[in-house]
Amino acid sequence: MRQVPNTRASSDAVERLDPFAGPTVDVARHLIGATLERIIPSGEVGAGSLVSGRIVETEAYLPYVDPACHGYRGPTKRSVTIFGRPGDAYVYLIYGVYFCLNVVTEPPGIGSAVLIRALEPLEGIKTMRRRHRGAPDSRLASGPGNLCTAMAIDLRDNGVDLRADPSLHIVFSSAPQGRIGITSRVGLSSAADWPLRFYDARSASVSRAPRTHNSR
DNA sequence: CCACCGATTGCT
DNA sequence: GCAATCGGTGGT
Repeated sequence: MRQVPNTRASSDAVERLDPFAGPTVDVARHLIGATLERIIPSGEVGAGSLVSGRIVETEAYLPYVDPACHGYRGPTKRSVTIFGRPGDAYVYLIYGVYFCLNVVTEPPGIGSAVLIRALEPLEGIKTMRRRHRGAPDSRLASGPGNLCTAMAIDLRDNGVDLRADPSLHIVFSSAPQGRIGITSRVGLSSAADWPLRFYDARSASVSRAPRTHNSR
């Protein structure tokens, strides 16, 4: 766990007006405790059902300086949406098997985001169980791939406006949060020791981090 | 064109 | 510990 470059570009005042517009690290921290709400699309198991969860784990992927961020090398066919407006969804396919949901941060054209890594299920738990056969409730939406499976999030959601989309959106919490833990990010080979993973220290739904991470 | 690899997960 | 499975990336 080492120093992280300061990439702060916007003021606290702006952030208060628009929680998606703050510096990426602040958005990652403030997303802990927010609610992700989803209406399962037609054609999917549980179509039409409302599912929601409390966000309990996030990771920041910084502008300009972060080689692990998909925006680092400029826009590609996969990563164009990370250069969109703050609050847009950036969804990509990982390992050819799972999807990851990110929230775009910073002004348009910058290319940074926050990865949503885990939810504590709130509404639609039965639907999530159906979509996620055999998993214990604490693991239904634990891990970035798992939560996308539970909520039927895929490439069709890439670029949607998470502030306002009726089918997939985020509601920030005004309630005070409990203790927020900070560790290095999971699964990276570059910038592996930057302390950019945030999690609700009291939640049982936080993903199990690999042995190699720098907790404590 | 080809080889390699990844912000993961679940099964052996 | 490792396979699954796809597309981005960089080299031939």
